[in-house]
Amino acid sequence: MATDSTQGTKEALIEAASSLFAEKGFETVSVREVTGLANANVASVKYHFGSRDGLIDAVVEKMTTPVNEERLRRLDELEAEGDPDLRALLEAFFDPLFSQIKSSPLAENLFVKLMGRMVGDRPYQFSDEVMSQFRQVARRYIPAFMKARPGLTPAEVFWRIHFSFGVMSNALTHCDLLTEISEGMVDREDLSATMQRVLEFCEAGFER
Amino acid sequence: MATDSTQGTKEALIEAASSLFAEKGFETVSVREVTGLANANVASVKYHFGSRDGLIDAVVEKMTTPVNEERLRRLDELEAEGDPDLRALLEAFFDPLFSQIKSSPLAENLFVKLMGRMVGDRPYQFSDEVMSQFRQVARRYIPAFMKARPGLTPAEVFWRIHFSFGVMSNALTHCDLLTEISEGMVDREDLSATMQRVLEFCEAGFER
DNA sequence: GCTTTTTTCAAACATTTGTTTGAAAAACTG
DNA sequence: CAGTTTTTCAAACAAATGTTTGAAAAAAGC
Repeated sequence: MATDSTQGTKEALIEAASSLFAEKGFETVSVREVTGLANANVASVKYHFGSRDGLIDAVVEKMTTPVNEERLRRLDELEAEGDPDLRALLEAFFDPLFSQIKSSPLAENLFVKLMGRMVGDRPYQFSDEVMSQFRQVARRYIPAFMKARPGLTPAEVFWRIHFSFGVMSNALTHCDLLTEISEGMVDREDLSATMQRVLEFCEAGFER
Repeated sequence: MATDSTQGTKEALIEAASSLFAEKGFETVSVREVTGLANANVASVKYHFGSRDGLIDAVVEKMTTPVNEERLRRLDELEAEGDPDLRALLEAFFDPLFSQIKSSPLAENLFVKLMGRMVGDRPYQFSDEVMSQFRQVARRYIPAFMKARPGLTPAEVFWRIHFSFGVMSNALTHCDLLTEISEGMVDREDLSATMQRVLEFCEAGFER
């Protein structure tokens, strides 16, 4: 399916790249695959993004920026009403992934995989811009988590958020592997049902 | 550091490949990098493993086989003494990763990353042999977990093991990212301490 | 010893990779 | 409209990729 050309080439490249990265990971997709799917010229990547790595950064930032912004916004709302509890914090932190997934033009299962890859795929390194976003989110959320779970040190909170990222990443990216190993006992389910499972598991992990 | 040549070429290739895969992921490492580090000829990969993918499979199997065997052995031991509880099951399932890490000639931090990559990296697909190992382990562990947590359905057990894999993978592979985002508040710690954290988090997640 | 099998090796193969070029086309500006 | 900038494009570039070749070297068998 070639991408529609009513949008500009730049956007078409990002969209094509997103779906290819989701399917095959950041390292395996060639510039020519992307431009082919986007009906664009090979040189357009250099023109619009400077390089292949620039394209990757653009895709990732387009994804993470609104997610991290919504995280901060939702934490603001929560704290305006007093000290949020653990579950509310976890939802404020992870739901934005869900909203972003639903607002994408990409097929849901593709977007879900892309999201998981951004957490798990290496050796891709986040750009300075994205790293700074994450640090900013951490600086706001860590104290909030500490208030909700007074026994925990900052390091312990970091570890548990890190663990929760792993849960989320694995849940989103490798659902098919689970189906295969369980020999059909677990099949793909509603995305919000999966998120529900993830949140419950992580909440319990935070409860100590 | 070129690999010692007292061992055979085949083993040298596996060892070199292991450390390179650990550092850079399965997709990014070229055959020439591997043979270069192993002081072997480019063609040796085709000769010993048939192809580059064959080498990947060999590395992965060399890692997963003893782990999955130890998983089954430890479950046997546990069940010989009655119905194991949740914590014992989790340890029987995850400790083998730890023993394998410690028995490797590779530097510990490299091996840890390789282990994490095997869980998280895509588009690498496990070989039939390895998939069958995992299915076998699942067939033994799922009922055991269900006995330890009588309220859970098989699907729920699968999901939580899947989540626990995510925790483990993220904990092992992306420790440096955590350090960076926490701005130094979390630094690399003893491996067994990390495993302890992981187990506690997952145990809580299973407790509902 | 000689023969056979296994293993290594330098060299080359055909593709594919990201990037670059320079001119043509399109869009915008006044 | 002419002049300028922005964007596209086919073609080519150099470098790197996995794989293959066929002969030399090493090891094993007898």
